Amino acid sequence: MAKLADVAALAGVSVTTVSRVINNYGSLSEKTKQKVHDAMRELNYAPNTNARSLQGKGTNLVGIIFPGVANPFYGDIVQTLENKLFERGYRVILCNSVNNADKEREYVRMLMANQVDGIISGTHNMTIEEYQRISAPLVSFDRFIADGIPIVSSDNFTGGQVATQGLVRAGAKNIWMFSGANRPQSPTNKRLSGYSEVMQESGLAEHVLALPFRMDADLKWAQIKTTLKNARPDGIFCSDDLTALMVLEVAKQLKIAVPDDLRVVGYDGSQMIQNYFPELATVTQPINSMCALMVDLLIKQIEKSDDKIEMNYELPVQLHAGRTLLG
Amino acid sequence: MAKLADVAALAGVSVTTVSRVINNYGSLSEKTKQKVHDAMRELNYAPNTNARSLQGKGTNLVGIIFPGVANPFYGDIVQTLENKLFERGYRVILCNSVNNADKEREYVRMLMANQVDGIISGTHNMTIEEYQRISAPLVSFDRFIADGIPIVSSDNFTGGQVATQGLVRAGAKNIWMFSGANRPQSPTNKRLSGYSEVMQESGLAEHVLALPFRMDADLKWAQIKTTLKNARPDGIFCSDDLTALMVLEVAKQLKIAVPDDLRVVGYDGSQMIQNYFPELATVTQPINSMCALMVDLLIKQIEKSDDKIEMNYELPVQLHAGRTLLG
DNA sequence: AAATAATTGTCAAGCGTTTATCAATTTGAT
DNA sequence: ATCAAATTGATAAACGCTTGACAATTATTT
Repeated sequence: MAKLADVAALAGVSVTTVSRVINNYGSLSEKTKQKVHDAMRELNYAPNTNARSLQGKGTNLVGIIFPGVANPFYGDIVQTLENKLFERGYRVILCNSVNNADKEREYVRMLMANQVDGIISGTHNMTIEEYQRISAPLVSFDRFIADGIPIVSSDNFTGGQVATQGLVRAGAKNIWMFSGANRPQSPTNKRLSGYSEVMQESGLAEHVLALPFRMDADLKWAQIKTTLKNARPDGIFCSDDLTALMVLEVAKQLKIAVPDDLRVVGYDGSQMIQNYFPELATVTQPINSMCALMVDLLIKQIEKSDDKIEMNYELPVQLHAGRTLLG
Repeated sequence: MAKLADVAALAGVSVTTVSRVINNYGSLSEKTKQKVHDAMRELNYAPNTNARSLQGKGTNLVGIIFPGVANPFYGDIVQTLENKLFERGYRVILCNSVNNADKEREYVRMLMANQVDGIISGTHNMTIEEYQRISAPLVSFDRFIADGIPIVSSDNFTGGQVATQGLVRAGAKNIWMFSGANRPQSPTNKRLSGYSEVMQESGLAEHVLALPFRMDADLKWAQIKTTLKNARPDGIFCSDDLTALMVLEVAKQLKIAVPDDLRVVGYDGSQMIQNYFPELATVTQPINSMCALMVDLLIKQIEKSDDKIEMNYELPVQLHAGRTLLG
């Protein structure tokens, strides 16, 4: 790679001058600016980020920690975050935590060692103290991480409500919730609360089947099958779309008619689901807005903006009433 | 962040000594090694990667350029690559090229500026000359990029053959291929060749509908619908699984019975599809092996191993004969 | 106790860039 | 032509770490 001195030599100016045009300080004539820019272009020069970082300039790197990008919902989020960060001049170091605390710890260490300017985290496997010790700006997706770290999420409680209300209004009585793992700070808990509230108001009995995020797919399939066969629910609210799709598949296998005998509502509404399964009723999270907000909050912190930052943003959800709910 | 000098102070040794234990050279007693390690742990120290990189040590960073991670197939690949690289001590800078040449160019610049140790690329939007000018080790997924750059792919031609053969054997006569964009170096071309060959051998007429990767989903839906209605195919080979799923959805809407009146075979076989749509017949690519190989080839180059590297690896595919093909 | 080997320290240069300081040169205005 | 202002250059220190050279200190052996 070409270095500063090479550019200076080619442009016939001093390194100081080149540095001045790059960092835009001191006084410079248009002519030399032009010469330097030409030289940079000709050499395809880009300043060594590592050297700049040593000088106290930022790295323009942001770490993104999510359970895993193979899941289309997280994939959608990560891609959207990456796009928005790219537009604002930041690059992304990808961390697939797989919900593994040690791996996450190692990631955070590494991100610090690489002097990232900030971190966006969609997991929460470490202790609060560990998060607090992180010096870089931080934004959390969907979960409480530690005091002072802003959280961006969709309105999970309302989401749980509208999904359940949809099922109730459609006439379902034996309504189950297939929830993710009910770990303490998990967003599914609020969805569950929304479900519970509506069920109680409607005088219906609650039934919950917990299907942890990382559960083996075959086991998950088996549990769903058993539940459909034995409990014969006529409405199911799944806390994510993939589970909802699996329910539909199992129902098809069992020849249970959807939506006549069983109505299904999912949660997430990633682009892929909307594109390829428009018939699936689901609670769509505003992925684009959430990502824009996360990026915004992070950059505000990085650039030490004076704008006041709230600690909790709950963005509104929408019920997409597909065929699996209303036919 | 703690720095070298802090560790040295805490351990009560010189910075040279600390550097010696980190980089493992010179002679050291067990006792001081221990002291230093303790101090590093206590301070949660990690050497500043940027400073090390300036010294000529690698960054342990690898750039991964793929069209976008919201697509579950690429998501699966990126996640698998990331996992394997993590195991080998490398971290990932994520680049969603969105098949945009300018963006890809900018990414490459940035990756060079960040001194990445290597790049794995699943796109090919720049010119051959531009790729050749990249000094970092490179591995390509599924496409020819430039001479001297190893390619890892699945056996696309055979994949096209077995999918088509499956449809022929199942008794389909009016067999269509729904292909991705037929850009020059695209992997779908070989799948198409495999399709063509089998169709010709079987004395059947070929029909191809091109549905570019980035086509708007509604438009894609419309085109599929029109084709199903007008041409009434009884067998469709889709060059990716998502398209196959959309075909199934459209067929359902049109009340076309699968597999009785229409048999469908996809391509890719990502984990998500296998888990959530086991009934979809598809040609599964060996994602895990491909990723392992890519990582291996990249690291061999980075570490200047003497092992000879081939330029073209075509890994075997498997026909997963799900219900949409055989019932 | 002396000789040798092993361990640790001190010092300095260097990686590519930034930035401050001061000096030199060019430009523009009168 | 003169003077101030604008532009450019030369130099050096700093960022955190690595590494070589060499000196100083310990430990081990005889």
